[in-house]
Order: sequence, then structure tokens, then C-alpha cells
Amino acid sequence: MTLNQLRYLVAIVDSGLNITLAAEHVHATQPGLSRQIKQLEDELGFLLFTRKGRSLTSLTQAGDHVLVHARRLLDEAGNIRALAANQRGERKGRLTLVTTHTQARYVLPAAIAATRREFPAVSIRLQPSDESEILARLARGGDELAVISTSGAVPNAGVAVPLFRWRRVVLVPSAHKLARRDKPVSLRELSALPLVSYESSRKPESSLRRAFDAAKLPMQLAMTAHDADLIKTYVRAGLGVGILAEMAVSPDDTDLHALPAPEALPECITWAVLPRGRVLRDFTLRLLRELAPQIDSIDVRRVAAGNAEPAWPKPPAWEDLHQLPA
Amino acid sequence: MTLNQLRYLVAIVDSGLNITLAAEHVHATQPGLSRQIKQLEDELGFLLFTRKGRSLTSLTQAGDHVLVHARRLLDEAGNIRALAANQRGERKGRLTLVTTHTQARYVLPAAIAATRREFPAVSIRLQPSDESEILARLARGGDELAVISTSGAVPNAGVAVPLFRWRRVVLVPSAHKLARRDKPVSLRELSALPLVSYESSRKPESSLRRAFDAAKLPMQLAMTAHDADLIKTYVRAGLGVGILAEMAVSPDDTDLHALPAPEALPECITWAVLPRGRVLRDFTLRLLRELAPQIDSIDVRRVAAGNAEPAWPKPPAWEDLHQLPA
DNA sequence: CGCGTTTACGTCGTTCGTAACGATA
DNA sequence: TATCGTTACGAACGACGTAAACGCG
Repeated sequence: MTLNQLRYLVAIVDSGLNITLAAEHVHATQPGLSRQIKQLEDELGFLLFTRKGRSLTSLTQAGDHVLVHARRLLDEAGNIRALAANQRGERKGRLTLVTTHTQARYVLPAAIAATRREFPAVSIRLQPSDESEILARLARGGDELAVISTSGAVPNAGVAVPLFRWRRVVLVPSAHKLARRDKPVSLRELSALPLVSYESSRKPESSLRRAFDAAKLPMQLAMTAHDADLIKTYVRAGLGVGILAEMAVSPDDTDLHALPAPEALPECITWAVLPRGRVLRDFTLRLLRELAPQIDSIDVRRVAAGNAEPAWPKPPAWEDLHQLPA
Repeated sequence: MTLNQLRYLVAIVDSGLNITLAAEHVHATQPGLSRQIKQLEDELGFLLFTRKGRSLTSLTQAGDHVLVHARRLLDEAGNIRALAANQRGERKGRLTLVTTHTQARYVLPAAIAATRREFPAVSIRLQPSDESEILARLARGGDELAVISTSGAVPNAGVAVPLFRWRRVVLVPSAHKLARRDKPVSLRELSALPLVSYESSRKPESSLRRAFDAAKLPMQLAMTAHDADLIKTYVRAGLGVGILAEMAVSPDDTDLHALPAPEALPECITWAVLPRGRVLRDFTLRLLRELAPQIDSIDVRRVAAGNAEPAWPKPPAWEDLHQLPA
């Protein structure tokens, strides 16, 4: 059993049992992987894969168990390497962060820019992903950091660090009658209007939907999109009233008007989620500090390593974080 | 970075920074270890050890961090090997269990004998250890299983499985006046007598001591020992009244008489403590089943692997477990 | 026939043990 | 001088890549 054999094992699984593809991912040749897997199977004394003819069809049950431990083992190897890179002040590396479109488009750019200014040699890859897939991806390993929002609840995966609080806004074209309102919009008023919002609002557990349900009011979803820009576009087109995150309205949107959402729509929190037990590179911490200045980096390291229980300060409101610089 | 390099690293640390000694432990030569460590240091880019002249004086701070992850990594490698051994029905192996004298002498023999009958090729090593050191040893890894007692509280290390409940007995020579008593002994009566008990009774947190403190009665410890047999010997010699675990009285002790301890002395629980996240060999589970028939082996596997929260049945009383066979 | 896996073969690198050397208390 | 770590050397093994063969759709 060698580190490489285990690396090959997970590479093959992560490549959908295609050894040739896996070989490219690990920068090796296909026969090399085939042989190492066979040797590993010989050593362990049972088959890791079920085979049909010459190709792999699935993991055996035992192989599945081995895989779990192999991933953890390789995680620790990665931790040692990260530790070492930090120790010798290595300033280059890769930072994969998986998040939703709104975060990627409106929240992260400034923070990423600042991080890259300090670590120009770090290659940052942004992995846009569906709400539901993000935490699964993180659990599978490979990604360093997820940024997601919830309506208050702590995400139950990895180590969740609360970054900031934010509210929704009601977005209408400047010509819309609501644009000339000074008193807040009520949920009842919204109920009468066609709404344009995020795809996730379709889910029954969505906090938007739950707010309407709680008030026993119907909700008319005219259309949904994954993407705040699309929502704006359709609001401009007069398709309906936009409901979206306050971070997504920019001063450039002069043809649109944003109103505070009804109180009945709960405040949301944006979280950074780190894989549990992972050693963070310095630049990851740097990015985190940029996103949430109130967080102590030492604490993050301790909690992420599993050496302390989380006790985070209450996250500031997005508005407060971004009023001064604007 | 290879598995061997990390193995050598922990071997050297566990051998007190003596490379020659470590080399014997891992069945390799001393120059081999020296070189591999040097290569590892080269690859990581910093020193793992501080050196004075040619010999190692301590781990560097970074080395200490690496060590933590190296141990976890090797644990996972061990898990894979254990998994494989189970999978192919391997019936030989090693089971190191660390425990106190009373457990080793009076509780474990029957269970170990039964396990060895089923797994004759398994070499079981019993590691007697001080109460306080047991959990530390377990955390350091290497041992598969600890068996310890508490007065109710769940040991806060690894995965604790409650095996059985037991009470203390008051042990006197047959000629002692207490031997002809039929009503229970009170704490007040004991308070007037010189006691012979376990070494651990000297600690302020000992449940024996706390019982006396709670009753505001003085406690006279005539002598203490680690060892139930020694306690019996000194009880025979008339040094005082023995206070010991009910498991430690055997029917052969015809010259001694055991009375139930006062109600004020709380019931104790004997626990099996498993390292968290470890894959258990079949024979380890077999031993556990022998010690605590009420425990479901599948549950133990799940909880030990960290895939479930513990929900153990209430452990039976030692007396009930052993009345029928006796 | 093309895709993907296995088998065959030769090379290169690496690890390891033996043995000699060096430093230290 | 005994103990422990480092350096030197040579042998053996093992991993890897190239190239060709094999099955399956």
C-alpha cells in the first residue's frame, strides 16, 4: 500500500471508473494505474472494483469502505503538504472555492482581488455550483472553501464561519409605481404581484416561500433563475417584481429601484464553510479575513483543525461592511 | 513523502528520539531511517527535529504539527489494513488492551479466554497501566481497547461503551466482628475503621472520598494499593477493612467475608474505550461481545467509525451477568 | 474500427542493507 | 571506549513509460 496507489484509487473513482481519464488527472499513464490498482488489490486480498470484461463497473462493497479511509488518508497527506507550504512561506498554490452565482458575482470579487494582490502567484478557481451540490462537493474533498447563504441556520457540514448578515430587497423598474413609495412594502402587497426570484425559491423549504406560507398568503412566482443578473434583466423587462439579495444591487443599476423587503422575510447569513480537519493555507485565511474582518484567523485555524469549538462573533450586516468604502 | 517516512517519523518520536531504537521497532536499519527523515525534511523544506551535534534533541514546532497529521494518516492506513484483514477473514493479529489491575485480574480472563478459543492465532497483550495514563495511552494510538471504571461519568476520550455496572464490597477477615452482621454496614461505621483500598482513593476526586466528604465523615485510609490482591492480603493481615470492587472477590477467598458496601457509595460502571475513528478487527468485537453481551456489534462498528452517535443500552449489573455461570 | 484495458519489455530511479567513518559523553 | 548518527557503496527491487495485443460496443 502506497500513497500513490490510494491516490490512483480515488482518482479512478472520481473519474467515473475511467482509468484512462484518471491517469490524465494524476499525470500518469493508464497502464501504470491499472497495475498499481491490481497490486493494491493483491496486497489487500480482495477486489476493489467489480469488472465486466475488462472495464470497471463499480466499486465493491469493501472497496467503498477502503475509499472512505483512503480519502481521509490523502487529506492528511494534503494537510502535511499545506502545513509545509505555509511553514516555508510558499506564496503560490491553488484555492478552489465553490459557491453560488450571487456570491461569486457580487460578494467575492473585491475579496478575491485583495487576496490576489497579496498572493499574485495563487491561482484561484471559482466553482459555481448549485446550492444543493455545494456541501456535497465540499464533503468529497478537493475544494478548500464554500461560500453559501442560509436564512439563519448553521449549515450542517464542515466548519461554518458566519461572514455577514444581509436582507433581501424588492427590485422594480424605476417607472414602477412601487418605486415612488416611501413606506415599506408589505408581504400582502407582494402577494398580489408576480415575483422574479432565485431558483431556490421553488423549494418548499425556501425561506421566501415559508414566509408567505406563514402569513397564509399565496406566492406568485412569475419566473426563477439561478442568477441575479438574469433576475434583473427580467425585472427590467417588466416580467415582475424582483426579490433578491441586497448584495446584488449595484449603484450602476440606475434604471432599477430597490426597496427594503418586508420584515416578514427573515435576515439571511452568508457563511464560509471549510472542510473539517483541514489545514488552511495562508492565502485561504487571507481571503477569509477579507470577507469577514471580525473573524480571528487564529480561531479559524483552531476550529478548522478540530482543536476548538466554534465561538464566532455575531456577523456584521453587509450594509455596514460596505457603506464606508462605497 | 511516503508512508514509510511518516512511519519512521513517529517511530523516532515514540522511541524518545533515538533513531537506533526506532529502527529496531520498525524492523529496519538505522541509516535507513536517518536518510528517510532527511529526505522528508528536504521535501517539506524545513527541519522536523532540532539537533545538537548529530543527535536529535527535540521536535521543531513545525515537526510537532506534522507529527499530528502523520499519526492520523498512519491510523487510516492501519484502518485500511484492518478492513482488509476482516474482509478476507484473517484470523490472526494482535490485540493490545490497556487496563487496570482489577479488570485484568478478575474481569478479563474469562472474556479473553473465550476470544482466544475462537481466534487461537490472535496474540493478546494486556498492558496494565495507571488509571490516569490509560486514556493518554489510548489517545497516542497503538492500543486497540481500554477497559476502565468510573463512578458513572462517561470517560471523555475516544468512544466509551458501557459494559456493566458494579458496586463495591466491604471485605473483612472471617473472624472480624462485621463478618457476623446481617444488616448492612453504614458509612458512619466504616468511618470509624481503618480502610484498605485502591491507590486511586487518595485522589480528591475519588468517589469513595467524595462519599465520605458528602456525609461530612472522616476517612481513615490505613493503606492503599493498585492491586486488589494486595488489598486482600493486607485485609487478611488485619491491617483494616477492605473496600474493593465486587468483581475482585472470588469464592476461593474462604477466609474473607464480603458485605455489600453502604448505599452512599455510588454504583460504578466499567467501560470499554475505543480510539475514535478506528476500524475494529473482528476479534476485538468478539472480545467486546464477551464482555458486554447486551451491546450490538454493528452499533459498535458504526459508532467507532464515527458514523453514528452512541446510544447504548443500560449496562447490566455485574452480579446478574455472573450469577448463572457461577 | 474505436475506445479502453491488459500484457510485455526495458529503463531508470529509489530504497535498503552492509560497512566504514565521525562525533560525543 | 561505547554509543549513536552520518556517509559511502553496491545490489535488488519496483515504478514508470512505450508499444503492442486484446475485447467489447
